[in-house]
Amino acid sequence: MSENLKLSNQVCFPIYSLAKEVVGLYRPILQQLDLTYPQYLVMLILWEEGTQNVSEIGTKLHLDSGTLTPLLKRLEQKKLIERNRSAQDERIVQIELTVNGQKMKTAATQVPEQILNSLNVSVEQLEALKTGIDNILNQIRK
Amino acid sequence: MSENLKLSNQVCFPIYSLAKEVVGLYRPILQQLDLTYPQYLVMLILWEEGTQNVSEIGTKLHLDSGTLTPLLKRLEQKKLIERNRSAQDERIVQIELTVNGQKMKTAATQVPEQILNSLNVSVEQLEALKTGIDNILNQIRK
DNA sequence: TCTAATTAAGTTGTGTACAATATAATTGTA
DNA sequence: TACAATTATATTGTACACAACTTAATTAGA
Repeated sequence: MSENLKLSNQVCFPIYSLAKEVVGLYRPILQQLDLTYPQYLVMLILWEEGTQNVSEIGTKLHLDSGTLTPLLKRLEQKKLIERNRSAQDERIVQIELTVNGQKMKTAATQVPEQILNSLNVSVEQLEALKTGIDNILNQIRK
Repeated sequence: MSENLKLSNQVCFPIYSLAKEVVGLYRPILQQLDLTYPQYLVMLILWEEGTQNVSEIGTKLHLDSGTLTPLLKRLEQKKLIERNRSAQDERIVQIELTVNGQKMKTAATQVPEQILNSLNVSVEQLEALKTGIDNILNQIRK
């Protein structure tokens, strides 16, 4: 096999591995908030942008209802969000933070700091990585 | 929140997203071999390095027995591998390719090419990304 | 306006991931 | 040599992730 062809394995496996490592870095930190990483991503959106449809969250996180519906039900069970059918359009479920969910935002401000510490990489390196990843994501999604 | 702190979210989410996209690129290609991406990774190891313990595969892929045992049972059901307890040490399960599993190697040589095409990125960009990811992986795992 | 197409969310089934624990075999040591 | 620690794999339980399908509501077109 040519070196170029081997390259896809040599890039894709590290991508797959890195994602697992990164989620693993979040795990002990988010455990203090009783959140998983995907749950944290949903909370981030709600903290920053307020009430959202299920499909709006899905578009932003690239997750479908098969993943989101049970995840959102778990957040609801934890009393962090409420799920309400829209009165105008009964198909739509609005996801809204509870007071509890709002309060968690304060505690969660420490998360990025802790992640940045455990990543243990220079800001320059992170910036470069972000640029490289965004480029490829744009190519793939184009 | 300072720009530096936001950065961890702005890097970690793309890492998580890219991994899902990449696995998604493999999906239709590997579907022709009736393999998932993690199953393909196991087969790659067996094709390149021959018979392995479960724990050797686990070390190389960073997967534990909770993930590997059911995955390997599925490969066994597909008649691609055999799982045999070692005679010397009954704790150890040796994973060996069947003739069928060996044969699949030929068909699988096309996979990297197809992935490289669908990634649609220059080899230089891929090399750069690989370097960046490997650096961070080394930092995290150090 | 009636109905076909579309849309939003939910459900079902399969397959990772991983923590926590269990089981059985082997090793080390008093 | 007993027997406590260690090791290798398996099991159980929880939580994504996504394909395929279902259900119910809305919209669009004849």
